[in-house]
Amino acid sequence: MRSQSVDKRSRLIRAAVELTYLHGFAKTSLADIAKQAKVPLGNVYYYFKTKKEVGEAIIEQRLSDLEARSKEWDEAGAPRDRLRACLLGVLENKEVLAAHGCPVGPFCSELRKEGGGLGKRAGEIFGRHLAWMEAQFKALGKGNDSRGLAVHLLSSLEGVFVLAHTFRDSHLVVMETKRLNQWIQEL
Amino acid sequence: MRSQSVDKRSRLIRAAVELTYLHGFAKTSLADIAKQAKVPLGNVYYYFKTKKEVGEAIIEQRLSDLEARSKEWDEAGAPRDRLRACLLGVLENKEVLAAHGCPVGPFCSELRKEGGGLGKRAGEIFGRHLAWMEAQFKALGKGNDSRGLAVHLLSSLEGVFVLAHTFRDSHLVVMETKRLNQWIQEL
DNA sequence: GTCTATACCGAGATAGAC
DNA sequence: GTCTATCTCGGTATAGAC
Repeated sequence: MRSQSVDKRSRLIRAAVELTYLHGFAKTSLADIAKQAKVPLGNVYYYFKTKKEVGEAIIEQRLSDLEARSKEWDEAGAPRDRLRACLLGVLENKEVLAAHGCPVGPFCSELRKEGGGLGKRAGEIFGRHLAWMEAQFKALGKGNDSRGLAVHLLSSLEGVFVLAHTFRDSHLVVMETKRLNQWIQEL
Repeated sequence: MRSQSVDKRSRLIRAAVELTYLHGFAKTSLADIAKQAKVPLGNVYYYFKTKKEVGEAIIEQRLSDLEARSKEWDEAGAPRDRLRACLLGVLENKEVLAAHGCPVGPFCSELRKEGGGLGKRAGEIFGRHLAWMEAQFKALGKGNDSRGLAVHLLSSLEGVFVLAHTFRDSHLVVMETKRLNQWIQEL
């Protein structure tokens, strides 16, 4: 049945997204993913020809997640409120972020070092996020500098995720988002 | 002879630092390191009982590198000039940073996810860097907020390294360091 | 479409001659 | 101290029965 297949495939993707977030892409074996998804190892290869294809599926998943969230942020109203909604989302995830880091940053770093083209595709996730932020700054009348402002905002967030994860300290996320909120307010 | 041993050991560490920076710790095999250092694989285990010990040696190397550089920055004069010296160092490395990312951030992320205690030790590198920055902000009379300022500065840098690496775009490093320089000036 | 068994390879680590 | 040969395990991927 098709419904069965779709179900297994989505279970595999779900497991892959979770496990690679927790342990990294290289350290997550297809056997681990299969086990978590309750699919026999050999069957994985019916849905994904190679591990690289699993990686692509993870990226697609992250992209559609981001799209969904950015639509939610858009509903917050004015550009400043949208950006604040984004920061609020970060704050709500502070504990997970401190425990395991950003799901995107280390994933991109790892894939870039691996070579093989997956890294470039993964970068699309940041590309979209950056584009969304830039649009908000443009709407705030910061057309000249909108790119730089977006880079600064996303950099600050990605960086504090690295530090919070390194020290397992969610308070760093609180500190930095407060500062960024203030900064947005004063722009 | 001891001199031979020391020489081989340092060659191995040098190779380990380089290769793990380029390809990540997990993806760098002891065979790769041995080959680059021109030491037979079996002999590696005379100097390091396990790969984990190689990881520790890499961390020690990074720590002493940072110590050396922070002493150079200290010679720039007043606190603001010291911070600018640090940023200037970043700028001088922009091409390498865009090509391969930060040597510390992804390394810490990877080791944290691996578990096993190496990650915590690696975090010491950021700990020292943060402490140095904090000292500069204190000296600028920002005692209240010195921790938050240091976190913001290091986060911004680490984050832009992730973005610059992802997009292989050294210009992002230029943009962000300019902004941070300005920010320091206005504090 | 599904699953078991297995081929194959590269990794960390060890044995033991020199 | 040094180096070759090898063990062992875990990973990706495939073969082929059902």
